[in-house]
Amino acid sequence: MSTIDYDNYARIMKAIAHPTRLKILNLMRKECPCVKKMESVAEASQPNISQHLSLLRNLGIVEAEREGNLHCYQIKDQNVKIILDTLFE
Amino acid sequence: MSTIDYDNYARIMKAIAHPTRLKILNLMRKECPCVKKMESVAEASQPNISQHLSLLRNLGIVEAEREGNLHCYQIKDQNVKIILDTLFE
DNA sequence: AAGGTATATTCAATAGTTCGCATATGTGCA
DNA sequence: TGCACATATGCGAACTATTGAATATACCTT
Repeated sequence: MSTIDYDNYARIMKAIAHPTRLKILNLMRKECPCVKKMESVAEASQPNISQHLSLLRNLGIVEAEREGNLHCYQIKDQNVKIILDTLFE
Repeated sequence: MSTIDYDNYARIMKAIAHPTRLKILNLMRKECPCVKKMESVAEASQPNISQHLSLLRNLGIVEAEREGNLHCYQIKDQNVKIILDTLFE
């Protein structure tokens, strides 16, 4: 039926296709982590984590929710959630 | 249990994450196309298709089978097949 | 052997990604 | 207000990916 938007799929897949981003996304499957938490789990620097989050936010893959001084991140894109479940279940 | 090999997952996902490669991989889900066929479906040049196939072959994602003068490609990596099914079903 | 068809490889130019470092912004609390 | 903590942004250098053009290889047929 509908023609597939390969460019868009590729953009999403590319956003997922990075070890650090996979780590923090997998973490978001189980909880709603703040940036500090991701830093320690993914063993990357704060600016680096923030850069990856910025990329994911700009594509609408994740979204942040404030809890006081913390930014708690969660997966927003349901297709991404399904792909990650397939990958990590 | 097992620690997840994020680097390896990222490598696989990155290989998939390209519009032309997604197109030819989706084609391979349905048939066992030769390079000519991929050229016309993906609207890319022969060398370009071959380059993408080389990348996918080197990662063990696809494999070719000769049929006379043609190289018929199919998806070899079952995890990739599942991810593509999830993506395109 | 020669020519044709199918596919692969190499190289170089360009474009895009990643990351460290420095710095900026925003919020809560004394 | 001022400090501390949490997070974001900007920039540049190093690295990686993508592609076109040219060329190479391999098989089939005559």
